[in-house]
Amino acid sequence: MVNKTENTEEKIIAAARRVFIRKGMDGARMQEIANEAGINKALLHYYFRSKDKLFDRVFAESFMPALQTIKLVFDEAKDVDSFIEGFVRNYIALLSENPYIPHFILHEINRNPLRVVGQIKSSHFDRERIAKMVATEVNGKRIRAFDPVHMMVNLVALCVFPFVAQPIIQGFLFDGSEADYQQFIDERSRHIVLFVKSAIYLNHPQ
Amino acid sequence: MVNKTENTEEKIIAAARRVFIRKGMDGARMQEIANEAGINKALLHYYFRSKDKLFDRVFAESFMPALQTIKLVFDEAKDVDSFIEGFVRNYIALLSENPYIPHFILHEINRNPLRVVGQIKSSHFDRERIAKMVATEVNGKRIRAFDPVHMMVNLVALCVFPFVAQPIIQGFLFDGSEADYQQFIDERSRHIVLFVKSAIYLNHPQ
DNA sequence: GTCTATAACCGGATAGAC
DNA sequence: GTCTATCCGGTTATAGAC
Repeated sequence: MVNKTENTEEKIIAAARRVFIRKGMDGARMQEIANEAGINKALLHYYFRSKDKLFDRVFAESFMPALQTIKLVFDEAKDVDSFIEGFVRNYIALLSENPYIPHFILHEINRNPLRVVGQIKSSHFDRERIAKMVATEVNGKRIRAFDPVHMMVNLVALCVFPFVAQPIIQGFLFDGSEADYQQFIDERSRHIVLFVKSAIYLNHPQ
Repeated sequence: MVNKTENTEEKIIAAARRVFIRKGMDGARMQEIANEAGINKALLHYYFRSKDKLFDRVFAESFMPALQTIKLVFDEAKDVDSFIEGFVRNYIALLSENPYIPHFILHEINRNPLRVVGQIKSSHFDRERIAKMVATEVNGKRIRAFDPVHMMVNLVALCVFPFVAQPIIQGFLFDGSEADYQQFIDERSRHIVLFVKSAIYLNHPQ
């Protein structure tokens, strides 16, 4: 029964995804994944020969969509202004729906840098387009003369960090209040856009 | 021989620190720590009954100094300007010397949030002082009306992210060049200070 | 305090019935 | 495809000699 297969496979992936994200590759247990999927260990190995292969599959399925979302913004931005706005809004929206992905990916980046960098490279980001857009507007005296690499890192940092540091922000800055943290996240993309634009635009309104 | 004891204990902690930082709690092996310390496994257990206890000790000794460095800036800042400058310069300097600490701590924060939040709380940061400083300067129309929580998160994000994302920044943005990455880090604190000040100060020079 | 040897356990992987 | 039972390697932890 093909249908049954797909259901089980999807159930496994979904369970594995939750467990790997919670515990990381090393901390995750096949038994825990099996329990969470409502099946037994042997079946995991029937579908995905080994823990490594299962992890690879889960990682790719978590990472690729995130990469594609960002790539779209890179490819479609027309000027610095729309790039910042598009990048921040799309990225924060993506992370709000998958709040644990950033830590999962960052952890894997440090565990296995080459694989992750390879996957990024193979998706052919056009960094030059952004750099040229920035250069044009710097020449036109519309924005300060910032290094585009620093700007990219700033943008990603401002978006990603609130999610990887969620336990501290909620636990310490908001004394454990989930509602306060949620409101903070809801304000976040508006805040970042304003913050970054204020930083780079000469003669920024307000 | 008390002296010998201290030496061995320190050798173990130093070795454990390196291994735990490289591999994380789950990925680390007592054998690897023993090898790196130049002793055998049994001695690890003689000094620190279990892997868990050894990890706790290593974590505390990595985390506390970082926390204290930051606390000093909080306690001594006189105005927003000196706070930003002090925070960024001290934090980046600290991280440059311990580039793997951020990922180590972030991972532990997600693995065991309560413990880490507890340690932060017990070090009695005076968040209110900073919030008041900001409020004063907002009222005096010197800076934009930003939420101090967002500003704090921004500062930490801009400082920490370049270190946790080192493999991507170096591997992708700098095509693997260690020298380029190092130069990027060297520019970083100057860049952040300028970036943040440009964002918040009304009538910022340059 | 430090070692070697080994116990005790755990977890990934496989065999084989259904 | 799915299950139960089991194997086997690796890892933490301990026993006991020196």
